[in-house]
Amino acid sequence: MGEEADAKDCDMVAGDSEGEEGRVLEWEVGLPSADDLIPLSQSLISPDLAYAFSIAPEPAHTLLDVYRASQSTVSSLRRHPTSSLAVATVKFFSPFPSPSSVAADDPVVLEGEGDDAENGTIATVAIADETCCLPTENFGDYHSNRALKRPRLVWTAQLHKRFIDVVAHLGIKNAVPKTIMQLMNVEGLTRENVASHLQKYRLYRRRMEGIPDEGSSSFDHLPQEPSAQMPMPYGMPPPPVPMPVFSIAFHPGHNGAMEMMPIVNQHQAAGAYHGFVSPHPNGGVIGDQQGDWWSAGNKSGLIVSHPRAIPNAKLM
DNA sequence: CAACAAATAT
DNA sequence: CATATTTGTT
Repeated sequence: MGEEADAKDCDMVAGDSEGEEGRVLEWEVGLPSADDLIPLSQSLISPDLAYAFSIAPEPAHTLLDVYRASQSTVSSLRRHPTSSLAVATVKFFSPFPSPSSVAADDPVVLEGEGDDAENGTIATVAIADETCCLPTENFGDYHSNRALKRPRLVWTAQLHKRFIDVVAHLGIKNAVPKTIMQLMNVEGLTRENVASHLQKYRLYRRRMEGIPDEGSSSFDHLPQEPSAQMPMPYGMPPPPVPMPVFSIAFHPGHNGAMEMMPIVNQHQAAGAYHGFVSPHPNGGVIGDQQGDWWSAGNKSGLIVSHPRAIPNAKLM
């Protein structure tokens, strides 16, 4: 009921179009692909190591850092207009709204406005939807302060993997939102986020039950009981350090503003794992496209987690 | 209050 | 569509 009337307008992208997104492909030649880069937000040392040596949590590099980096790049480009191309491109890079607000570290991938996959583009990260620009303040204290609406959480393959792992290790019985959230130990992840995801996950599994489906050879059975013997997925004592998350890449927008998008791995996973696909609802052998859970994140063994086989599977 | 499931909203 | 939020129940 309340409803703020936040304008949803403020669209920076108005009729503009194509132009191949304004990317300067020449600049990308020889550079490692986004997939090969270590996300800015990812610490170079393992959480354990950091913990062991009492290394500061290190806020991690995120939007602000990227912003600064892009700023210096832009300025140096301005100084050395090596080519008209560069100059032309620089115009594209208009600094964005308010860097200061971007600061902070947002651990998870957030979604702003789906630019849509049509373009082959990925979900854009939102820094704030508010007036399409950055929120004027906040981002730093989501947790502590109330009433600020956080951007939508995007369940990336990694996040999902983590979710699955935790749920698997907890056992169906103990896999409740709160616990899962705690064990996942992802900064910014709320109980609601998990609850919502869990609900969907359960629905997904229900549909799946009874349909072993030949194709899926994988494991997707969860132990019924808390695996007491099983080691915890992410560090027995929950490491104080948040899990490595995604990085964000800037993308010259259509009209000058920068768009940001999560760097994803692999070609497939455009942004998130994309989900709970139902098995053939009835007899319709529709081209089983399972762009779901495991398929999206599994393949690209990105971060952590060893695909440990989960013994024992007893559906309810 | 927390968990759940189902509906509903964005 | 994927998530979030609401609602009613346990």
